[in-house]
Amino acid sequence: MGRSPCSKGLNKGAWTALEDKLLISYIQAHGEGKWRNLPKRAGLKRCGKSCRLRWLNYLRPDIKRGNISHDEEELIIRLHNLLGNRWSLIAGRLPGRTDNEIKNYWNTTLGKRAKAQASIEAPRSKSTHDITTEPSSSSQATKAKTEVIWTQATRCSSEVIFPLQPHATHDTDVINLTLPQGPIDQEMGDGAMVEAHTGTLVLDSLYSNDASHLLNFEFNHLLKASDGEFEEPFDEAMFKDWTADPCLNDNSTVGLESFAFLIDPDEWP
DNA sequence: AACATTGACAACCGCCTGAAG
DNA sequence: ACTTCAGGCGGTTGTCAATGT
Repeated sequence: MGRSPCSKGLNKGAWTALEDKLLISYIQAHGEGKWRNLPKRAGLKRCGKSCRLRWLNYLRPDIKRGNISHDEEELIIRLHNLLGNRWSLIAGRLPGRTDNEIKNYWNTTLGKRAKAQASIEAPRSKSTHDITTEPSSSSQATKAKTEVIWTQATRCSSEVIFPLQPHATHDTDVINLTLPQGPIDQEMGDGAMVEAHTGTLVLDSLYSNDASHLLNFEFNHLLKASDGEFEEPFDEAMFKDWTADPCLNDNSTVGLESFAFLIDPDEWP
């Protein structure tokens, strides 16, 4: 089963200007898709997969080339906090940027910076709010306290690990969450304010990541910790078209900051 | 000037998913 | 229900330019 490998007399390595030209003119004339037959039709000695990659990552006209701005960088960091190594999802929120570009940027720049930052803040990051995309290389003790949550995205090769009792050991946590049914206060200590700078984006991203399960999971823990009654407050529809929901638009009482703890663990209390 | 190291990024590889037959 | 295949994804490698010694 599977596809025939890209080999046998086909070109590999860097693309030449002529190959690029052939690919561009073919796609301009016939459109994208049918990658398997494309090389033969376009007169290229490449496998279809290679053509697709070259087009998507380099030749596409809407690709934004050049340095990644500070804003884009911040967005990548936040989205990575939320989504992990889901580069295509992250790229989908950065117009003109490709998943490959973002992945490379993370691996060469942001990832190292994040690691360095983490080692500096090691004692603080021992907080029970740790969220990580690293495969569980943690100790037995840590494993005993954590649970792996698999999101329902189309593909997931990363793990998001939540502490099983994130709040029980914290006596300084408060998360105020106003839901469609009315305000619910989880009073667990002193407050900690967080911000959601890009609320639209966040909610949109949460939907594409099927975040209702994630939020319900987190919410469940909050209520359990305070002997509250659990009723799943988040559903898919909330994120599908949040602007249409009177409970989730700008004029409502829902604070977008309520969601921020999911995208910026550094700001978690 | 010559060599070694590092950083950036293009490209490849293997695997997975979903659609079609 | 099962197989096949195209398309897509994330991880990894290869290459080359810039920088350091």
